[in-house]
Amino acid sequence: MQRELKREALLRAAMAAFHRQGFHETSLDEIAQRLGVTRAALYYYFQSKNDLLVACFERAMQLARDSLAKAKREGAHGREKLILFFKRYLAITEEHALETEDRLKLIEERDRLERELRALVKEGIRDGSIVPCDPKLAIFLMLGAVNWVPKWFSRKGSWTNLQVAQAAAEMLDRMLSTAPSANVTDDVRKARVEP
Amino acid sequence: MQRELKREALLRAAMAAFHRQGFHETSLDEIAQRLGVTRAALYYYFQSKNDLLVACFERAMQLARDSLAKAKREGAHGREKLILFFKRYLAITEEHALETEDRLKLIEERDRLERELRALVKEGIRDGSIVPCDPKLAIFLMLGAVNWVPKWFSRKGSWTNLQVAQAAAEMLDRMLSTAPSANVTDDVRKARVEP
Amino acid sequence: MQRELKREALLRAAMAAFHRQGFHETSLDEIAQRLGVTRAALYYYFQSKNDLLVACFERAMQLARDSLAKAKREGAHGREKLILFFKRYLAITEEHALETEDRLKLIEERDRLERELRALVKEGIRDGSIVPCDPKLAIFLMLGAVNWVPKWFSRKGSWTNLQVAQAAAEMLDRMLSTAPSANVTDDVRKARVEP
Amino acid sequence: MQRELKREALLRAAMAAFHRQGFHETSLDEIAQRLGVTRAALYYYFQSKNDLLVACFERAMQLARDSLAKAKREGAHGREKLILFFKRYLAITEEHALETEDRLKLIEERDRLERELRALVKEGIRDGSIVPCDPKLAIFLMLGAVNWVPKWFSRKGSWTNLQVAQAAAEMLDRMLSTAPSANVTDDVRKARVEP
DNA sequence: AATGAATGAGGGTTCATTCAT
DNA sequence: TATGAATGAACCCTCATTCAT
Repeated sequence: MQRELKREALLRAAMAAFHRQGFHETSLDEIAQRLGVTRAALYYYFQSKNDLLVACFERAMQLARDSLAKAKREGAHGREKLILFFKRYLAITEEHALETEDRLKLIEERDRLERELRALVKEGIRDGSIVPCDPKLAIFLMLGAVNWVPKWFSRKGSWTNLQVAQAAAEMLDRMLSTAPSANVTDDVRKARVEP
Repeated sequence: MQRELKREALLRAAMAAFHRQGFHETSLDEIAQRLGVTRAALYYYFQSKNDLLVACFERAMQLARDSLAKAKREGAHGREKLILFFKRYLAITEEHALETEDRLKLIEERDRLERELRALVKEGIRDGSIVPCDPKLAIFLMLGAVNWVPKWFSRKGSWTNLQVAQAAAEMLDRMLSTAPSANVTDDVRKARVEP
Repeated sequence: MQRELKREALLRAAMAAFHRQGFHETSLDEIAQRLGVTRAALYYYFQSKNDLLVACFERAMQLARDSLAKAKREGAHGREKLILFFKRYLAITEEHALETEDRLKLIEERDRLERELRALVKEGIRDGSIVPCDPKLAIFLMLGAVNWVPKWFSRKGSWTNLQVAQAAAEMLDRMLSTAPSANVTDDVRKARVEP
Repeated sequence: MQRELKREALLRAAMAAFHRQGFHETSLDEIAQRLGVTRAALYYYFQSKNDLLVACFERAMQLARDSLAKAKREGAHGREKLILFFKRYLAITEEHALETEDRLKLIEERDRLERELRALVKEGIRDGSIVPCDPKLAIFLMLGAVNWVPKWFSRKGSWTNLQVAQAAAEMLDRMLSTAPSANVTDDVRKARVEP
């Protein structure tokens, strides 16, 4: 059980580092030093740097799947489900540099996730909650936006992660919504009398 | 002048490679081989790999500034100017991995650009074309989305770059627009970018 | 006594592995796993990998000495004694990679064995059973031939170890024998080794 | 042309080192230092340590083939051809540790050589110059003996390589010969009156 | 008697960089 | 203007070894 804890800590450190700097830019030394151990100690928990990346990716996927499941349960309509998902989704890994064998499995998994997300967009378009658009592009834009944000709001900002997530979700919501956005737009529309 | 031409070719090759694979994943050998010269020849044109990256970044910034200037001249209101800019912006560089000295200069420059973009958001909010929101976050989201897209639509897709740009612009526009969805799209559609 | 048994098993596993793959190519992990224990457990029985090698070598030497003693008792003349020895000799160890201190002791021991073998050659030359030749070279050739054989007849061949030993002994015998080929073989064939 | 010379020197140093210590026991540092260069410099001439080994093996094979061709031209009968070959053959490489792809090619080549040698044994048996025996075993014994010798007569001994080769060839010859060996046996047979 | 966990040294490899030519 | 040759630092990884438990 001691071991699982350390492995977990290592995994978290690796996810953070890979996310911050990218896979190739992160040396095992960095990760090891952050945990106060030697580079070689990592090999007690992971067989290679690549395996570590795979584990990070799998963890991220698992978190994403969980978020998605919960969002699908709690959202009222397509758009809401989608936005709920994005509000939870924050972990990212680098899908670069995976060795071909692992790469295929992970790409497959990632594609499955994207397919589900696109399905939500279609559902939203059908039920009238989402504006007509290309689902693939919509998802890419949102993923890009979401993946990008933490690079800027890492710790320096005065915002909490929750505040960032909330505000970002509102904007992405507006990007898709057919309704005048509930939160802020209403007030605004009134303020905007003549063009 | 012969030299300028070669240097220009080198810069373009580097931008393409860095953009495609990232800075650390691109070896000077790759760039050199694509130009049919030796690795060592590059040092006749650039003092280091890092200098090459700096040059790439400066070039990207210059392209961005030009796009911005044109967009400001041609857009009718804040939102339109912004969207026009994004429709032109496509070059990306890696802001990672810069050595500290250069890094500061470039970060400063990038910040100046972002400040201007944020100013446009504020202008849009004032003139009623953009929904009230946090300008910083809005810009990050849009940059993220825009920076992410080319990773997916590289070559496989059947869309042209222009089509992608058009569709993406519409969605980002909707994210900010105070106008009802339908109209918005029309506004943007008129503000075409020549190929 | 439990301990001795385990130590013996370990030694045997090490001899087999070193013999099969060489000293440097065999990791302690391999040996440990074959015995179903941890790498660290080996250190309860041997102080170091090098000590393990020394023990292997000593065991091989002991086996060789026993073979030699028996051969000297049972052989009728010099050549026969020699050939009898070779028919028994099969264990090999790596004399490489010994640390200097141990190396000297082992080389000394190996030299003693070789001296005795050379003495047998001289005896054979004197008693007329062995053709005049350089004893040192003769022994090296025979050792080389014998050490080499198991690399080829490992498991694939249809021959049993005994058959190989028999046939090889005949040929080596002929290399030294003063008698016409036909007779020689008969002499040796009678001097059987029990399985 | 300068390059070919250096590459040749490197190859020779590698052959010597691999032959002396084995492949795994030889570090690239050792080879590099013997040539007065850095480890990294080797990669200018060979793509990997494994490639270096492959080159060594190919060179050894080429030398063996040349020796064989000459021996077949010059020898009068099967046995003589064979013995002539062994008198020339001295270069050895480690066939261990080749990566599977290269390994197959080289094993194939080595097998071809062995097949030819075995054919000579058969020819000798047919023409009556070689005593009836298993050709495969005979070749293995001779290869083993020959491969082993240089480990002992490296430089310390007072014998020249030529003297060693001459004496070893005589002994191996006797191992196969149907005739009372010309060189020494004749005198011997006379000396040996009563058993 | 044996294990889990960690270490440190060393090895192969890549790559930006330099310099004489 | 460009190349051939070489370097040194950094990286990933393996493995014998240690030590508390």
